[in-house]
Amino acid sequence: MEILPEDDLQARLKEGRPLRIKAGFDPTAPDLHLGHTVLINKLRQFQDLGHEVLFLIGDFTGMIGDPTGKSATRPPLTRDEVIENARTYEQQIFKILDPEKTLVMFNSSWMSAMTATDLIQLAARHTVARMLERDDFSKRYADGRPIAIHEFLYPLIQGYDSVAMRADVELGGTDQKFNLLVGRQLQETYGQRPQVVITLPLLEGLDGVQKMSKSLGNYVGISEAPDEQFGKLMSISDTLMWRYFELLSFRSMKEIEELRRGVEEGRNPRDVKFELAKEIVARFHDAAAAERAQENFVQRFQKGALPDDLEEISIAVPAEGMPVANLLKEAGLTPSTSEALRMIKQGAVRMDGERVGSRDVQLFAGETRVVQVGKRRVARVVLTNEPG
RNA sequence: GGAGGGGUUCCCGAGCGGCCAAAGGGGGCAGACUGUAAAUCUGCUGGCUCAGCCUUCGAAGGUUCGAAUCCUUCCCCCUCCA
Repeated sequence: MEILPEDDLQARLKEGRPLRIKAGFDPTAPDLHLGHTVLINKLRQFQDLGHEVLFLIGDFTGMIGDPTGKSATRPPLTRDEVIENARTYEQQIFKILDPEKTLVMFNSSWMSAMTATDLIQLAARHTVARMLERDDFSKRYADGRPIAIHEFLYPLIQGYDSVAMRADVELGGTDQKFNLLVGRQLQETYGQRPQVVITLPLLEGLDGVQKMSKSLGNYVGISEAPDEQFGKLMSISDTLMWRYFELLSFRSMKEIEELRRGVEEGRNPRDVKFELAKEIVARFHDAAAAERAQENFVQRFQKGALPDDLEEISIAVPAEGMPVANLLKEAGLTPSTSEALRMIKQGAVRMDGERVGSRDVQLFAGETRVVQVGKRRVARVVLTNEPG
């Protein structure tokens, strides 16, 4: 964590008034994951000290769309979608934040009112050279990758948000540092006291390399089922586990240090990981759910038992039967029959515990089979007669 | 405005008339080993009614027995000059 400037934060905290703590969010991805919670937990700490959280949804930029790189085809969001997304946000953030001390704001409320003149005047307050200081821009520029003009406007708009919101403090990931600092500068030119900037480390995803994000699929969603969350957390590497402890656990540094020492002295890291997984599951569900998730995990992966709440899928099959590959696809266990055939060839498919060794297996209506693909995908498939 | 370079499968990147569903790497998935860890080894990695067929190499046309590869037009990106 980095605080700029640190003494100013101290000074403001001493003033004894509720500070206005800003944090901005993208209007598109309402599926919050553990990566977001690093920041949200910090916001919660401010609330606990009596401060006010200004939860900003960047709908203005979202409605313009972001025609950079691959997201070129992403269509701009409509008014209704933005409102819908905001609602989903609220459902999720209030698992952590105190609604009494949270103000949800939309930057369209002041940005839409801006005229072209206003915007150009805003743009006049910053220079290209300073824009290019941003790591992302300078790299892309050096590599000859495109940078659209409007991308320069995003930091300005984000900075202007701080002006409009009269933010005392703004929180963001380390990748946001540049934008947060632009906010300071703009506030100053608009005659405001520049906000204190706090950057928080980005949480690595389950792969341990790239940052946790929905699009990379390496995330643990805060609304996911207990077993899902538990399993995903157990799959992280031992090294990554400590990072998760530091950024996500509410345990004290001292406690974490003790756990670490325990492992060094020969305790199985897996058991420590259990503690982590339980803590997280309990936070978003409850302690009982966490216990159950651990039991299920042990049953399923250590003892090889099937989950007791096995998903049941019923598939209509024609009278002449259906080949396994098609069944796998129909049941959603593989994305395609080609993929299903590959899985069979690699020995990843089991029916009622028996490995399926050949693609030439036919299934008929009336059968019920427990079908597994790999270690994680399982379902009870009920075959029924095809209607008519 | 002028000159040049380029758009390839999830990503990077080879291919430059048939042997190309397209080298190699990354990522991912699966198998073995395990603690659903890491490391390692092996295999797979467009779709389908799967020894065959269908769709893919920026888009649309064209040449050819045959095109990712050649031609035309269009769209997009980059570099240098102005």
